[in-house]
Amino acid sequence: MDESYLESRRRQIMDAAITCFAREGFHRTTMQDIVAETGLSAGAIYRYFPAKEDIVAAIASEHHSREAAVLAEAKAGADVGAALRELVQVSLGRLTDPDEQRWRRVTVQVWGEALRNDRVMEIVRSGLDEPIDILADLFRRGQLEGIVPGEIDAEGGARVCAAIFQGLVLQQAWYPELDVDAYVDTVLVLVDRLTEPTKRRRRSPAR
Amino acid sequence: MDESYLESRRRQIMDAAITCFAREGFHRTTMQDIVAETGLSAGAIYRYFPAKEDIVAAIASEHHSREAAVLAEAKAGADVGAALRELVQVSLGRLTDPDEQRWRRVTVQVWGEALRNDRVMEIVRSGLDEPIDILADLFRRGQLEGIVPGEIDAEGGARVCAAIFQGLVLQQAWYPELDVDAYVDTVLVLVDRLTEPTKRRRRSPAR
Amino acid sequence: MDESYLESRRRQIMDAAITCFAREGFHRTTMQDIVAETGLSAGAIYRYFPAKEDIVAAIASEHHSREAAVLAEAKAGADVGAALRELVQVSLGRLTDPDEQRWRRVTVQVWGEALRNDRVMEIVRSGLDEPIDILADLFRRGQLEGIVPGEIDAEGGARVCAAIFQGLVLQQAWYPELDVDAYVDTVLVLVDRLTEPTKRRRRSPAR
Amino acid sequence: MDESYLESRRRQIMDAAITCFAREGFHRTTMQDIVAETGLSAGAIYRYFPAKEDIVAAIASEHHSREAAVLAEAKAGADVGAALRELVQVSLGRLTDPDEQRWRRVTVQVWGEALRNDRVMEIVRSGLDEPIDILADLFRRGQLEGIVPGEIDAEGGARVCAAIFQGLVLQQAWYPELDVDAYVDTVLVLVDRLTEPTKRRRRSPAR
DNA sequence: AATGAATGAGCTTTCATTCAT
DNA sequence: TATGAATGAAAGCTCATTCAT
Repeated sequence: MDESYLESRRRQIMDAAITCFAREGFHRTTMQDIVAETGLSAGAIYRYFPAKEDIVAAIASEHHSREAAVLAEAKAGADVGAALRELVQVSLGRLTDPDEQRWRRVTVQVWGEALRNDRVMEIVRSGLDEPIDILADLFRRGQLEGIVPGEIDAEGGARVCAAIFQGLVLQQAWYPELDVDAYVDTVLVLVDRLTEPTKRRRRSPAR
Repeated sequence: MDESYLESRRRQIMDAAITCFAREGFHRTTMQDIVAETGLSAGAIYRYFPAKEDIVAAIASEHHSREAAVLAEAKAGADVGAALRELVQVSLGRLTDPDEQRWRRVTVQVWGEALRNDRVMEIVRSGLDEPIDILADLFRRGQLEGIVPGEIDAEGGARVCAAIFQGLVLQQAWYPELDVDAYVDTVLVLVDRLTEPTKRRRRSPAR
Repeated sequence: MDESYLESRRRQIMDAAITCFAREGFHRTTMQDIVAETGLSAGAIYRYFPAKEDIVAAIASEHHSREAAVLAEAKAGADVGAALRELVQVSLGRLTDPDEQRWRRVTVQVWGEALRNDRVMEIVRSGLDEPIDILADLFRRGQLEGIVPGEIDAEGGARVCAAIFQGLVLQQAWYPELDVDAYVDTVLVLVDRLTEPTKRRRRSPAR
Repeated sequence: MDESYLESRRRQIMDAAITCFAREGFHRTTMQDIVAETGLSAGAIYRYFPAKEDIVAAIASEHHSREAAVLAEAKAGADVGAALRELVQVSLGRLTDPDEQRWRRVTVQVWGEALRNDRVMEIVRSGLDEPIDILADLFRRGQLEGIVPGEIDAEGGARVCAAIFQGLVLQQAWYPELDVDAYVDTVLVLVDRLTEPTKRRRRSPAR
């Protein structure tokens, strides 16, 4: 029973729970559902998670970590416009993966759950604060470089970017067959328009 | 007991339910909570709504109607750029009203509920389809007039607009003290950038 | 509002209740069902019957009265065999009437209800005691006249007769299409066999 | 937890339920009553029966099985008259047992419940059809052997026999102190009268 | 006298959690 | 350590009855 064994049990439970939550929602998923999905016993699950809510929190937290990782990658880009474009393509593009559908459904639930669950709220907030900071820095850098209009509030801009991501997650959860590419293309046009220098220029051949 | 009396009872119950749902979420709100909040009896509530879920659906539906009304107003604007700006100011600006906070919290819950409740899903979808159509038309009109870049997919653009609204609702639900004005200003800059004619722009003195 | 008016309201309510009880049973019939069936208001019904249980009791009592009336008619017959045969034909034959189906279904319910409701039990018992007494007298008379075997216990015989009636009501309630004539014919053969005098004789051309 | 353990829990619940149902009737018995009678918890009962109605159905079904078993034993008798007499003594004689009183009260309830509950109706019907078939066969055999009058409809006769049983159950439920022996003796006289050969009868020294 | 909206105790059922084995 | 039967508080909902109008 070394640590990796414990960890793999946690994984097993979390995976089963994600499947259940995506299928039925947090509140309609019973511990028995998770028990059935894992193939473990009720007692076993309580050995790894002290309460149902802890499974929710663990999943929310994991989602946050993954998002942060995606962001961190894009952060480094030297050119602000290029960095934004890469962010768009990586963050939004990931949503084209049909395997992520379960994830999207759970994410939307987490967003609602945050309003009633302080632990989840904290996770959701810190999962948003970090990207906002990164994006705001990017905007500020862009403004220093004269690429981004100075009249934009950096944090406001960052929040709009986050919204563009969040809204896509929502809409995709509701319409799994949504045309993500058309969405991404539009966002790229916006980025171009926003980051173009003083002179009129032709859109770069994005994507 | 005339009809307006019955209608006012429905209102009373829905208002109480909104308060409860905003406070505790759909699933953690018990019928007893709503009973206590209304001051009516359990039986009285069931005279107006056959089940708890019907209260949820009624509220979701009402939210949808309000949104649609806001959209319909802005729709008529002669100039595409002006229409978009008005839409932004009316739709987003409304969220500055602190009284709407309860509403925002419930909306986020409705979004999650849609994934598990077909009736709510239908309401949410039709509440999104209509704005998307209106916005896509606006984009198409803008493209004909040469104001909006032809390379944008009209529906994709519409969905980005919706996302900008949805994301703000989410973020405001999580951060009630969020600076909505900074957000709106950024969006207006985006609109300007997007809808400016071929010649060098001067930002309109909006807001 | 003279007495006949009050009486006709009671009738109306009882008829509606019988319809409901036959359809759904006592316990699954709500006062609202009866309200809907009568077309009266809830308050109006409570003006005529102080409680739901009183409607049940009134119906049970009425059934009892009708049975007693049937019995009383047959009672007078001069010849014991003829009297028994007439009883069989009148009591059982009545059950061929399809209009009585509602009645049969309610009767079976009353029988069960008696076990839990002292008032109904009293009604059921007195509704059985009277026929038993009449039949037992008939048997005793038959025994004195040498027509009925002396070895038969008069009350026991009376109870068997009652059972033959009760069983038919039950079976008809379960199988509305039951062949009552075949049943009645068999009972008539039994009566013949039981009441035939010392010498062997041919069955009378009954029915 | 082996199977016999689970089975004994089911028994325990059914026994408690029979006690409650005999005491208060199906509809007036609450799950809490059964909980109290078993000494188990509410949850435990729902592990063995998915709903209250399933307990009713299980009990009805068990009653049916017991009846069928009694019938099956008597079926084989070589001599038709003897078979009928044995049936009478076994089926009716069993009702002398005071321990069966609970059972009788529940049976009467099941009879009423059948009218409103399809599952129970099916159980009741199949519990009657089988005995009817067996008895009708017996009558037919008796007719071939010249012992039973040919003018009797076999199924009609069978139904009268069933009625004689059902009526006794009813009457005993209403009058626990009923003289069953007098009843049985009368039925035996009837059987004798019905099955006697062409020649003058002498009552057999039954019982 | 009649109405029907309101009452609220009480129903069946669920399910997160525990703990004897 | 693992099991899964048992727990029991609490949920959503019903319905006989009342009473202000």
